[in-house]
Amino acid sequence: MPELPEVEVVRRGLQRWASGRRIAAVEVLHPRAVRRHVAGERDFAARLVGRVLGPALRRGKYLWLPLLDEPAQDAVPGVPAPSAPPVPSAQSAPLGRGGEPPDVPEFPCLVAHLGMSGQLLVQPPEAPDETHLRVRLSFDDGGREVRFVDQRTFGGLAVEPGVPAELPAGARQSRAAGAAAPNAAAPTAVARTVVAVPGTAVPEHPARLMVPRSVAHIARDPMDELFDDAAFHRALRARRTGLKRALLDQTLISGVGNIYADEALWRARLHYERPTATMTRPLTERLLAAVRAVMEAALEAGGTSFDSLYVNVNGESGYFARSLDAYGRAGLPCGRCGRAIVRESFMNRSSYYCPRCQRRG
DNA sequence: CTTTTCACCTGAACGC
DNA sequence: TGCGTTCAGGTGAAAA
Repeated sequence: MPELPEVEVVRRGLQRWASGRRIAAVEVLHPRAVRRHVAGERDFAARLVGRVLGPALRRGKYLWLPLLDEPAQDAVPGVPAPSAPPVPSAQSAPLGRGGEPPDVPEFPCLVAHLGMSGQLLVQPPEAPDETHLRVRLSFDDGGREVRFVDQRTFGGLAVEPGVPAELPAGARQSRAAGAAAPNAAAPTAVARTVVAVPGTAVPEHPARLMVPRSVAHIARDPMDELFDDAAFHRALRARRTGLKRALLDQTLISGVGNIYADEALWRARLHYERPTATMTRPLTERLLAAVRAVMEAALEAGGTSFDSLYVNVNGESGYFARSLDAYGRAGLPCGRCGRAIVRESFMNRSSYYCPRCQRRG
């Protein structure tokens, strides 16, 4: 299943191949794939046709592309629509209430979640339909289509309004303290760039300050440069639960799934059921460093997945045989100490850990 | 409000 | 061989 690094690979592929193109037609082949678009599949298609896809953005495992330009029926006849909405000026933008994020233009967004088995493929129009093809986006340039393929249909697409992204208190405060103009040099949310791939970076765009409504409650992911380590630590301490439950809690930290949680805990030598209230700041930093190391290693390798269902945005198999240290290794020796890795049932899932290296503390 | 549980889905793997 | 059962996983609604 796609983990955060794979989703980032997909994001880069969309940035490279889909961003900036105008949608000409939308075909929904399976209504369940757009079930999160509450207004229905016809409305889903209507809100996309004629719009231009903006930058490809990501938080955790959610992907979205702001929709630029007005719908065709709203465009002024004879006047070509601008390629991007105007950026609001600091003078004309109404000031938000105290502590509110700076005013930013609103964009509807095409939101995607790959779920367990979703793929976003960029395919020539003449390519035969995939077995589990759910949604097809075609473009007015007649070029490659974007296809959403999903076997288990846990994932899906939707069009949703964007809402201003909440900024970490520190970022907001520091900006507000020294900034005369509220909109001046607003901090932007960008994925930490691990490997620079030309043409795939998140470009400067006002829509970068937005998140789709259904993503607003999701915490920033550990690869986000605005992820607040100190706030995460405080939230951990306030919880009355185990470490792995907290890692899987999307409101604390996003983008960490069952597999990478086990891998990160193994790296950090922490027990998955260690009470979060016993965490110290150095331990939290060790844990976050481990999460990031696991994700960065996967990203550098082009996205890892050992599930053949995963195919990257270009339609090529993006997975490689990454050697996992803990997950799926029940009975096999720990790479550090040689003790057999143990599997335990947990939250209707499996947890793998080394009983020698990973003590409860 | 916080924390836990369950449903969603389908194909691979397994058991009889 | 064939058929039934179990498992996997992220997410969010529902329950506790």
